[in-house]
Amino acid sequence: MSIDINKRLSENLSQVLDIPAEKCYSLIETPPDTGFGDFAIPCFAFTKESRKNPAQIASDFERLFSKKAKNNEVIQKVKSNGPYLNMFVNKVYIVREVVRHVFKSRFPGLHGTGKTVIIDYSSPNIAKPFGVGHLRSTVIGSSLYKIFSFLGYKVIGINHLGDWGTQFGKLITAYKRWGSTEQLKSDPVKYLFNLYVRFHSEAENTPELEDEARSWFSRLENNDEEAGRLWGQFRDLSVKEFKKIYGRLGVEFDYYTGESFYSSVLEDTIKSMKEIGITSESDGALIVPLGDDMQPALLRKSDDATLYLTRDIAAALYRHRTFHFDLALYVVGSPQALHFRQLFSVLGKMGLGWNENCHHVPFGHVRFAEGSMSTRKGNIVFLEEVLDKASELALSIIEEKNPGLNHKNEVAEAVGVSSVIFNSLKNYRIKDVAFVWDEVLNFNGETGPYLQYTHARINSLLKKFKEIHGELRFEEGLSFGAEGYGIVLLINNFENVVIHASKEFEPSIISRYLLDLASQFNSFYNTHRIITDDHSLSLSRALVVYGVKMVLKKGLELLGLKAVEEM
RNA sequence: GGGCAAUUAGCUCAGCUGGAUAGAGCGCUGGCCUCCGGAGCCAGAGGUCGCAGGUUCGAAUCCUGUAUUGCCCGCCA
Repeated sequence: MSIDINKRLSENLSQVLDIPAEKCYSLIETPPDTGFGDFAIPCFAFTKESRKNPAQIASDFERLFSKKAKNNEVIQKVKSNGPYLNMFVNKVYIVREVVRHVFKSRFPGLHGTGKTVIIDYSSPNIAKPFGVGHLRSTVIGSSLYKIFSFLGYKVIGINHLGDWGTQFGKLITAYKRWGSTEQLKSDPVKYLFNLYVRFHSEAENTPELEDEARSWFSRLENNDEEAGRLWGQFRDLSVKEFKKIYGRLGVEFDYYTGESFYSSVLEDTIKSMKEIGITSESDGALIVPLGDDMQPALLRKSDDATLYLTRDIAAALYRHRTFHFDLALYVVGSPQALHFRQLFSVLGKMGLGWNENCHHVPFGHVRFAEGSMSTRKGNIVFLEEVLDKASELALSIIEEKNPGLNHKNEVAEAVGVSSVIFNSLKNYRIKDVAFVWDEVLNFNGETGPYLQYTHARINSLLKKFKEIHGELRFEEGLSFGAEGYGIVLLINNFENVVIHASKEFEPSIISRYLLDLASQFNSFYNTHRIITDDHSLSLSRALVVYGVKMVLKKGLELLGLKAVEEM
């Protein structure tokens, strides 16, 4: 849905200056200051063949262009400035061409046609509350899901629940000792969480609890009836709670196949790895040695219990067999970087080849000013609480600024939740996030509500436009002006931005772009009237604004934010 | 001790993969609605891009070293 401006420029230049269009194309850049020009070509790259200094080349180009190219449709004039050849383009032409294109085309998204990508995200542990720490994996993964879908990929989202492992031995132990059915039913996740915390504090003085826990997990792995029943109960109650949160966040999954899903195939997986001959015994445990520069991968503990890694190997094999993916993304915190290097390395050692297509998508963890969060110590902020607070704050702001608004509660929820999501997607994902209430609940500046506000304002603006000037449509001969040029360049760049985000697995690239777009629009809006008595002028500006709205709406959607019509 | 990552304004961060005078937001100071939504806009103050070398026409960006911080380093996930 974009026009290739650089291509038009480079073809023009190549004809007039007799240089290869491809070379020109790759050199085109934007000057740091608009006073220099709209586009520029640094001439360093031409020094080798012409054996002249770049400033000389630039001024030769300028002279040649001025002599040969009269009345060029795109490039109005060129001017050399030291080693740079600066171009001044016909801005009205570009505004018109982009608007024409945006208005007539839809978002095609053919970039990833025929390719399948699976994304493993959110993946909370059962029986642990959904904290703000889980938010990042959830919203980053969900956004990547939407980004790849937009580009035409077939996407499969998997919630790899942490529903297996010795922690369930711990939970069963705690529940058997101190638990009650009534309390479990009333607030399952918080109750299980309290049991989990209590287990760890009591185990410090009573070490035999650990043995009891290991024994319960062993019974679970051996299909013990009681262990299985309790486990099933914990899992069902937790998943139900998680789905409530996912509903609020607008996050969905194709599969909830957690670690337990693979428990039945673990033996076969281990067996086939033994047959390939990459395993060995060490201190009673089964490992895969990975060379001198990496710790060996532990497949089975000395007590025969399997590990996280074992289950991830089984999961990877299953997923490739089932979905034949071209790309597999694991949206998991950066502390687990080694785990994934080991996983991919083991897959490589198995001779599978497709391990190259597996990527860990790491992100920084959430920290409080007081220190890092630990589930075991019970030091955690519940996501639900954060969403509630944000939603309440949004409602109070609506009461103050727009008390007549319809569906206040729904809008407040959309704005509050979006604010929290955006706060998590605004910056490069590898950065650690300091959790500061004032920042999460700030709706001014670089925030989700700012983007939503801009969208809502455009929406009402276009509504008003229709009342006065009728339906929006592209007409030849409209009086486009150069004032929309900056905005139009951004609009035209949207698809490239999304592609860039997909290559880097980085939603924040879109966040930054949208902030830039909204800011440019707001500035434009403050200096130019859109709706005037002049029909042609109004329509041409409204079409530019319409482009902003389309891109803003789609961009918000890709991040998982709701583009409300009014707020 | 080994490995991975980060380091840019008081705070939180961008900087288009090597280009011209390093940019935003928050906070602070001062302006802007007889006019399309002030959750907005404009302006000001605020910088030795952690430090030291190297690569070349040119480095916040690439390489090496170093400091600081965070995370990881077989029987948790």
